[in-house]
Amino acid sequence: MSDSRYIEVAIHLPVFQTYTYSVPEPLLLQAVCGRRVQVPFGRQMVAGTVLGEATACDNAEIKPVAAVLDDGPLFPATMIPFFRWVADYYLYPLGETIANALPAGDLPKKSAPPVGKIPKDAVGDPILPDTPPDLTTDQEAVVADLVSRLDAGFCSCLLAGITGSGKTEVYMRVVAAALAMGKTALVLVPEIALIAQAEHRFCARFGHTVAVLHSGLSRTERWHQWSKIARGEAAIAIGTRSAVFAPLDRPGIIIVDEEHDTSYKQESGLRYNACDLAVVRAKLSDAVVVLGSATPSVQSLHNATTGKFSKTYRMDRRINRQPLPAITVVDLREQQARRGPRAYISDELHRAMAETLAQGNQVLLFLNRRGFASLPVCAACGNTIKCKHCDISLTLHKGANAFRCHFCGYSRAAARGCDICGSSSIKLLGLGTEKVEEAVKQLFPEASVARLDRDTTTRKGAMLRILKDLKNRKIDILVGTQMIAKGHDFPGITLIGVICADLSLNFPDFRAGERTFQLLAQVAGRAGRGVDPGRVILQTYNPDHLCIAAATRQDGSAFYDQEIAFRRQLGYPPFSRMVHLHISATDPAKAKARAREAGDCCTALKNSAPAVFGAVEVLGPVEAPIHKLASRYRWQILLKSRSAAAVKSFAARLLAQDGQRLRKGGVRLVVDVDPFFMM
DNA sequence: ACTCAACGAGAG
DNA sequence: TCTCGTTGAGTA
Repeated sequence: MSDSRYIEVAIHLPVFQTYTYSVPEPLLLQAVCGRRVQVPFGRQMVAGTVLGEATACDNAEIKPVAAVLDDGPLFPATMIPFFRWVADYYLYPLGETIANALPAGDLPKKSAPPVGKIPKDAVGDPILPDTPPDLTTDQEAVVADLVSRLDAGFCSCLLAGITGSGKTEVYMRVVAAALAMGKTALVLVPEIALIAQAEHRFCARFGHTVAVLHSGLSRTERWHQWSKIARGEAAIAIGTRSAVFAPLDRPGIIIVDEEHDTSYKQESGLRYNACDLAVVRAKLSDAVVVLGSATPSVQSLHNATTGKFSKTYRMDRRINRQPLPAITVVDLREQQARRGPRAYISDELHRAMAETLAQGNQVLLFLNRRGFASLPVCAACGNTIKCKHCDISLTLHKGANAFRCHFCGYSRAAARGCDICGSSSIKLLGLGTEKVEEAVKQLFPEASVARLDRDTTTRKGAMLRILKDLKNRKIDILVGTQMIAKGHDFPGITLIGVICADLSLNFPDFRAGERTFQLLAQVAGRAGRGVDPGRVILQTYNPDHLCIAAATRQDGSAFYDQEIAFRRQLGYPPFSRMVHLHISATDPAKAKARAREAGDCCTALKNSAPAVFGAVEVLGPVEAPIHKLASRYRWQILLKSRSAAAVKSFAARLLAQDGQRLRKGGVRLVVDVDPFFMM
């Protein structure tokens, strides 16, 4: 049995088939499931992953495996059905799916990972063991119920717990119970910044059985963490979305923290949603999956009400019994006559900041846009300073003294001035965190002001440094983007100012309202985590907008009720499934023509089998909202249907029949199953 | 991704 | 008629 002659290999190239290879005698023991092999493919040698044994096929000449690349399996055989599911669902080649999941590059041969050292955090401070706190009655009830489900097969649960209700402690107790049963645990966190916190707490509780996986690790470190899990030396994997592929053997519990967060959606290459995949992986592993959030996604709430989830837990009280902060709305339309900093720091906010600082407390100002000015306009000729490669205005970054494109990354010196007339007199319209920081420094010269956004946190450990300074009261006022909205616990903060609540409202997709509500509710939750109660001042141009009004009242169920009615009426998810097709080319005419062609293919396919595909709506082709991005002209087609199976097979058929033809001549066709951002 | 065969426009 | 560059199909 063990001396099988043939194996199935997924080639790490964009090919949809798998291939059969023979295994020469000396490699029989090594060429096994989960290891990578080098195989002849056409005239060249390529890498592939062994999926398992195969029977000889007689319609092709079978070549032998050339070499086995790994000393041990990179993932357990139990993950192969999961990889197959992912490849099939996202219409992505299996070999590339696996290659995407694995750490990049090759496993470094030398230098074993350090063992037994005192665990350190990202700025080098030691992590000390913790003592588990007593649970609240809310927490106790949830933990008891979840633990009772651990050995009872697949189970999906929603944990809707308000900010500060102690969800992380619940996770840790359930993980401890799973470990005690000999199972492993997977914990997903939306972004790297939150890993530091989660890692800290899990390491303090569980020590060296914790492994972390995220893109901030060096290639070597990533491989170390990966193989620590693959070898069974770590039973807990904590990570960002790609960690949903962590090579854990028997996950008993899978946790998705802040499950509503859009960063679980991968927006390039294999466009998966780690939250959805966590549920799939749990199902294929007979595990319990917990989706936790203070502001659950509309999709999850819908799943909870329709019984698609096994159980919903609510934790409506904060651990410290503090009430949620009171929210005051300021109508920015009434501020429009004002000039300078006071145009976006209203009297109410200014006064509240002064009071808070006088009390010795801290202030958080939230604006979901980085840079100084997002709309630089030439004062001489009226030209908007735009990106060379995109149809988007550049953002002035004063710190870097450069204009930058937030979409393609293009950057040019600000000193060069207008690119049409050369004038150096540029009007700096549009607001960003840098401008707010500058204004606040002017208005409160005595206060210590810091900024937390992607620009101030690029260096390793910079983020944690700022957060620690905040905790140690070295910062009085912190200005930040959505980075500050997520998960952090700042006991000294009693005032939150939302500079402009409307920025995420105008995105061209149906989830804009949902994201705005969640962001505002999350930001508001940062206040009053300590002894003193908190308050929030929310500035907006749309005080009457339903989702802003609901966020103001902190009324999640009102938001959900109106949003779900809106989605039902318009047939949006969760009442339909969508597949988004992107067509792009560097030549605008070519992009347009090919988009037309793709649209015709869709219509033809629909008409070819009206019984099956009649229920699939084909919307478009239309120009993408950002028509030019990174020098490519973009078009899109949206496939939509109440039947998930219908859209899915429609897209699969379209790709099989017309994919190659539509992709020729430098035209890109990208398929996004369950799209999030349709820009 | 790479490679080979097929096809089509320009030089002899 | 020959050659170079581009395009499309196939890789076990």
